[in-house]
Amino acid sequence: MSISLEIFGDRWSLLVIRDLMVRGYRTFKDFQEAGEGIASNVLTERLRRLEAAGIVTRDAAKTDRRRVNYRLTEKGIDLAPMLLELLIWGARHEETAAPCALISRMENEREQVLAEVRRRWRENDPEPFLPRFKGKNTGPS
Amino acid sequence: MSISLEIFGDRWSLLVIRDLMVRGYRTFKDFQEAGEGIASNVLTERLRRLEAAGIVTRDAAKTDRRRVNYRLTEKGIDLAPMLLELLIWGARHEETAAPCALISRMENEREQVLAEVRRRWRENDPEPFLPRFKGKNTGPS
DNA sequence: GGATCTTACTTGCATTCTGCAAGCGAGATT
DNA sequence: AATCTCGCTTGCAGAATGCAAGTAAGATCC
Repeated sequence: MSISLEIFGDRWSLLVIRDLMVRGYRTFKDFQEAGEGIASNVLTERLRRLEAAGIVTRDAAKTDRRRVNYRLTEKGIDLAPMLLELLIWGARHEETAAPCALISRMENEREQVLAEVRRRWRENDPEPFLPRFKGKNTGPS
Repeated sequence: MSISLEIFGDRWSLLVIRDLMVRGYRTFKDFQEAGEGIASNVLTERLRRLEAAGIVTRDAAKTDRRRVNYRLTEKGIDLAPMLLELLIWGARHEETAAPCALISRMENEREQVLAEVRRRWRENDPEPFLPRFKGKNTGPS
């Protein structure tokens, strides 16, 4: 566990992973504009670290070659159960902007939710799992 | 999720919570000697933060009043599923000292393991859930 | 095809956080 | 009474972070 925490035991890494997983974020700019305000140099460093740890991959987009697409590896998508539990915990114990219906679905249909997230990843489904909703800016999790 | 990460999104907090949960750690000294080497000032600050967030409580021991016993609140023990998933992930994707048998038990008997951890917490069972074993120093997670 | 815009970063710098060693006061032990 | 233990503080050097500005390569527009 301490090894894991050396990789993503900080304020930002898990947020980046979450955004890759359930929002449709792909590019540097997506993360930068995500609203929670990560500094660009820190974002660069985190993405490099996650890449070095084998959690994300980066490749240049075919259509626009200055654009870099980040994507979770299988090791990365395997963090889904953990993130789901973290989300459920946060929803139960802290104030969140997430709709209650969504939360209880997450709790009751844990396995289906995980299967769906994984399916979208596997099939490269570009549709974000989570819709944007209007709690301030950060979304549900 | 970003709220949660503000509380324990750092290198140490989750390790402290884990040690409270599955090793039998109670006191400042226990954590300090845990082998991963957290600095005492940082430990102080983390324990205060966790207390402020309602995840741990502190109370002076009756027998020795300079000793402070830290204990998880219900909010704290509710992190067990998340920590378990993190542990499973780490065991699957990183090198760990944890015995494979223990890991596969965690995966296959998820619910029982969680119930047992929670039972020990509720009944104040002092017996650590995890035995110490000899992989370097940090233990299984 | 040159000017302009976008994207993914770098760079510089001030502020904050962290790690380490030492110290300290209240309470326990001898 | 002297000493030891426990849970912290304190001081300080070095690392990490946040912020603003800059830059190079690639795309877009007229």
